[in-house]
Amino acid sequence: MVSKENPRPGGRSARVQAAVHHAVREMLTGMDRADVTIPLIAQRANVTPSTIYRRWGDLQELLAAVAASRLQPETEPQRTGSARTDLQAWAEQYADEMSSGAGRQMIRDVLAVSDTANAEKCCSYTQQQLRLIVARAEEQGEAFPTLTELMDFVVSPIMYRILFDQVPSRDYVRGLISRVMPEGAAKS
Amino acid sequence: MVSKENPRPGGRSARVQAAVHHAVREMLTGMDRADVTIPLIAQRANVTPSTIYRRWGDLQELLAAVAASRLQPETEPQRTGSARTDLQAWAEQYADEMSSGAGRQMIRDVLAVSDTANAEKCCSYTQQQLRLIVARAEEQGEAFPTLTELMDFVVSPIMYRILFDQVPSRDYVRGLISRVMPEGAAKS
DNA sequence: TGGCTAAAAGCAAATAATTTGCGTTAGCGA
DNA sequence: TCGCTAACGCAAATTATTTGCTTTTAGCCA
Repeated sequence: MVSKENPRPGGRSARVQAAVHHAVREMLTGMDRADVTIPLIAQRANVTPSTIYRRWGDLQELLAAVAASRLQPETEPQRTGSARTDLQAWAEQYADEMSSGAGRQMIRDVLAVSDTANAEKCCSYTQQQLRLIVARAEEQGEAFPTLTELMDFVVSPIMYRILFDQVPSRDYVRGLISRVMPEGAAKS
Repeated sequence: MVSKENPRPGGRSARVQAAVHHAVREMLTGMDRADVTIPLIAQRANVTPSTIYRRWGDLQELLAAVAASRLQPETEPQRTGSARTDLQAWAEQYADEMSSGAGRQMIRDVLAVSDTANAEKCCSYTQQQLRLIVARAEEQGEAFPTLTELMDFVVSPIMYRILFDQVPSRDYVRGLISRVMPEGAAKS
């Protein structure tokens, strides 16, 4: 299956998408967000505005698509010796990236549109990363929370704070992890 | 202090705000969201579009303001006999309301704008409700989680799932509550 | 009470964004 | 190589947004 978001590579459609995404990323870093308009993006990407309108619908949906693709992790979680410390390092980085101005904005962009596909994509990216850490723990016979527990009690509180409240501190993230680790390992 | 969002009651400014909010609420329940435009809202509210543009900026900000005001709870959490069951009833209702199409949309509207004031308002509404339940538990000497624990391990996971994943089921919400209750009372 | 003032609303012209119909092109499969 | 179709370009028509200026209104003080 070749979806609109992942066109056959090399084709014209793919080139247009790449040019538009690239133009958006450039413009988001370097000018006031309110000045980013579809006609401007089109100009930078060397396409006509109507191409963008027909393909993405409106600015929000385009921004959501770009944000989702930027939220995809490029590397797997760093190895630090134990699954526990892997988790801690991963969570701290996750919180940092998502709390930054750019990160918050990308999340908001993803959530702003009514199409839930992009948001679900982000969620599954996170789960993929965590699954890797869980698998490492299993390999080494390390007692570890389940994926669901990690999503509910580490990822969710971090994300809630970023979206609705104050950005989470490093200590806060550590506290969440201590809370969710199996009893025997509850102390850092 | 009389802010733009809470003008002196009875004045012209307040009448305009009420008319516009009312028009928005009406239009959101009864027509396709994509057809809700500022010129149309202005017409229904009997004001000129420029009034809305000057006061709210754009459609997203207006929708965010309306959504935040609709997310304010009207009543305090129902009394069901114990703080534990109060919490359960409250959480189930919260999850239901927020998972509904209208609820999800209101949350998205609130999060879509870069001004975080509305999102923080929603968070504080939730905290106010939970504080009442925590206070009831204290009055009766019932062992109970702290407000922070409730926000982190009940509210956050529910909200994360609504925004990024599948809507939470009733059993899921009950599970969260069991997990967060003090050990002695962990069994329902 | 009766003006005075500043904030907010109305109006309309100018600008900018969005939609749409139609012709063109590039890439894919036969 | 030769269509065929999906996607793009172009431009006109529509619609939304901005803006300068005028008018109204509520609050305030003499």
